[in-house]
Amino acid sequence: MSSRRGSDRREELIAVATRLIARNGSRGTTLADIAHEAGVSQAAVVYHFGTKEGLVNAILDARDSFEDGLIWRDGPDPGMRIFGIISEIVASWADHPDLVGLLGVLIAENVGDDDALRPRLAANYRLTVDRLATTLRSSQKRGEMRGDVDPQAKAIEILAYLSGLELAWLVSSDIPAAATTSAWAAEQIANLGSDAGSSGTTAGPGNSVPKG
Amino acid sequence: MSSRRGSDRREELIAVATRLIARNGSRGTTLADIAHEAGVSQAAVVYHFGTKEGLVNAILDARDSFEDGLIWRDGPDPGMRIFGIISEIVASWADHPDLVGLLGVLIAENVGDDDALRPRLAANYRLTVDRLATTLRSSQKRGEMRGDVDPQAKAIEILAYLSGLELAWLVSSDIPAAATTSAWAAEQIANLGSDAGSSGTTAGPGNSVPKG
DNA sequence: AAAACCTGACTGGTTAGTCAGTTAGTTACC
DNA sequence: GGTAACTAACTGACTAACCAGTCAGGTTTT
Repeated sequence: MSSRRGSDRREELIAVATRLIARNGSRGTTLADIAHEAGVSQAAVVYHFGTKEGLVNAILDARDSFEDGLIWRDGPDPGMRIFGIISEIVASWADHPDLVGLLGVLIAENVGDDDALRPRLAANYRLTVDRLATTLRSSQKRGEMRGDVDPQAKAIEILAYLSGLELAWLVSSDIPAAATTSAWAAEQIANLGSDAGSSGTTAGPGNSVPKG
Repeated sequence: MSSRRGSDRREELIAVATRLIARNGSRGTTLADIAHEAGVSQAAVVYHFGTKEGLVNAILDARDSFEDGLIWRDGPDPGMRIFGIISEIVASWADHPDLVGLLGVLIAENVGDDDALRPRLAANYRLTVDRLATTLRSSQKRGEMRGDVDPQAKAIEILAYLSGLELAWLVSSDIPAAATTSAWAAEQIANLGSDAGSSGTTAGPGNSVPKG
């Protein structure tokens, strides 16, 4: 069993650890750092998560559900609106700049074959690509999107752009991420729209992109 | 002074360290790992590079000149051919899969404010964005590329795609990186070419019209 | 012989995880 | 409504392992 106080503390530790690890990486963040920032002893961190790896997994659990709630908030098949959603997500980075790049940092740190986190991160990546490809395929079937585009390749491209932008945000968070992404999204919609290529795109009622 | 034997050893150490660090990160790779792989003592590594940071800087020096030779091999202003060049670079990843992602890994590991490598990595990123933006701007002036595209935003987008694809390669190197990139490049050329349909949906109000 | 190259042994600092014991809160029972 | 038994939460002190860098001396190259 866990008390109210216990689960509160747990959540706080996850929040603190997420922030620190997103900045300094898992290897660059010590349990003592996290404990100090949260105002508890280092042993308390171990008490709650067993091992450091347990803590990282808890962080990933929290992030997975959070990010899922953002990108798939309109259900598993937003169609072409996915570009608008992505655009809004990037625009919201400014609200929690410390958390941006967490996944990229963890991936970069855990690519070694022997690393315990690798399978989880790889599965997570594949799942997101599959979901993206699926909604793109549906868009094609509904006639919203051109049929001569490979959905899987496009899904890989979208995810590459997003994670690459996170990396860029890490090196210099003053880049115009929101504006760049809003232009990118508009361009994608214009080019992928089923009537694109001829005389321009008549944007449907869901194709609008928020301005960065 | 340095002898033939000395500089050979130095180069070998850089090669070994590059491979190991691209996989396991700087913090995840010990001097002993590198020394063992190269068949020397750990103290020999310190002898050649002074400190671990010195070694990482030597690695970055080597990578900088190597990558520069690839992407800017046709001079500083390849124009729209930049997309073909990038496509070829990604296709060549299969030849040296262990080295892909080195820069991304180092960036992800060194985002902390206190980190000594951060300024160098940030400067490197900015330089590449500037170079890309410059050649895109030149393309616009020459009339090869549409005038209603922000060169800097496009440069950021291109670099984000590339580094994001490297990250994806890290988690699963069996993704169709080359095919995805060649499709991406073709799409970019088709959409950015000055004769591409420029009416319809684009970001921002008031599309500027290219001269001539 | 001088200089460059390299080693084995060592050191000081760091860090994840252990452990014995303390405190706070909750339930059970009279 | 008081207290005894129990459990979750937490601490301070410790340890074993690890790792970058030092050093005194040996070997190879020029």
